[in-house]
Amino acid sequence: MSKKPLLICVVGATAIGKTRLSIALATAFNTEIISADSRQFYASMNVGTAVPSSQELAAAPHHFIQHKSIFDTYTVADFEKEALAKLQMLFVQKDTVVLVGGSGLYIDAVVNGLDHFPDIDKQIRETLNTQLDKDGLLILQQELKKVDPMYFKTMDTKNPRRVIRALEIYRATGKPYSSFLKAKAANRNFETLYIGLTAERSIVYQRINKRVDIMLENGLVEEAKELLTHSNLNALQTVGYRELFQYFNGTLTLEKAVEEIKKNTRRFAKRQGTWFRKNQNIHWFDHDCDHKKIIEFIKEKNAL
RNA sequence: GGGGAGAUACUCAAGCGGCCAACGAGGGCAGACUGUAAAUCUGCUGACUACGUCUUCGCAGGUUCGAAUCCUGCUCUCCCCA
Repeated sequence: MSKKPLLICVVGATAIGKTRLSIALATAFNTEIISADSRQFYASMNVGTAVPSSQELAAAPHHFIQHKSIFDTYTVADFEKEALAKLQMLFVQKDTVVLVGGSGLYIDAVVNGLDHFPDIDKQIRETLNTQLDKDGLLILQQELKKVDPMYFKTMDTKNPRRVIRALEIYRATGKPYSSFLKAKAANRNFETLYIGLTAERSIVYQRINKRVDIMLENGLVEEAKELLTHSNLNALQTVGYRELFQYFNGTLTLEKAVEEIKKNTRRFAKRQGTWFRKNQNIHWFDHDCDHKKIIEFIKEKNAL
């Protein structure tokens, strides 16, 4: 019998200590790390995304860290494909790989897979966005209701992003969005073990506040200033940058912008919590629990 | 000392006799989310033995069938003149 290789997924809210744990795990299992962080993909966003430091990067091989430019369009599907390919390569040599990240959807994509959708001409989405601005959501909802009543019934019809996505699929293919939904998990040739890090809310918030202060000391304001001309790019729709852009535009004082960063990071952490909480497979550990304990746990689990 | 304005739920802020447990915003909390996901969206937010009951709109009285809304006094805050 040939045992399937193991993918250890380290998840949890922002600033909880995932990076540190993932390095400890990579070291213990003599392996490499795949990052599933939707903002650490982008180069030139260094301090605001809390990418691993050069020492941390040196401590274990990392993948998908700053491998894209902020000008690139990089979707979950792209990531799924690339991460899977990378995993296959790594699993030739390694029987274990670590996947870390706070972007729940991206982790799900690697572990369970996304349904396949055709590529859509960007123009279609732009048209839809213009229509949304001009005519309002209702018109789009009505169109979707007509062309894809099935999806319309179950989806969040008040969320313009979802409505537009479904419509762009329909307009591009002539087939309803729901017809692409297979709703079954992909078959992967590896086992998955989820390790989650948690802490009391107040501790998470403390860590967030402290991290933001450190980012400021490390030059977040300067970094954001350099990116100001690109503030409309998707990559820059990111906590820590958006608020500072408002400061540069004069809508916020620096002090207020910093408060906003902290607040929005807290909210982000909350959303991460909601996302991961519904995953019953996660084994939760306290954020300051001894890494050795987690390593032991994984070894035991994997031996079964 | 004289004149004026105001005190509303965690905060700001509407309401100015019944449709008010009280618009709205912020904040907080909870949730959704298959190619924008650190994005986007939704719900709740006086208390409870909850499709009903109870206690709220500075404090104490009063008018009224009925008050956050009117009257009186008190306390506090702000502004102007001295």
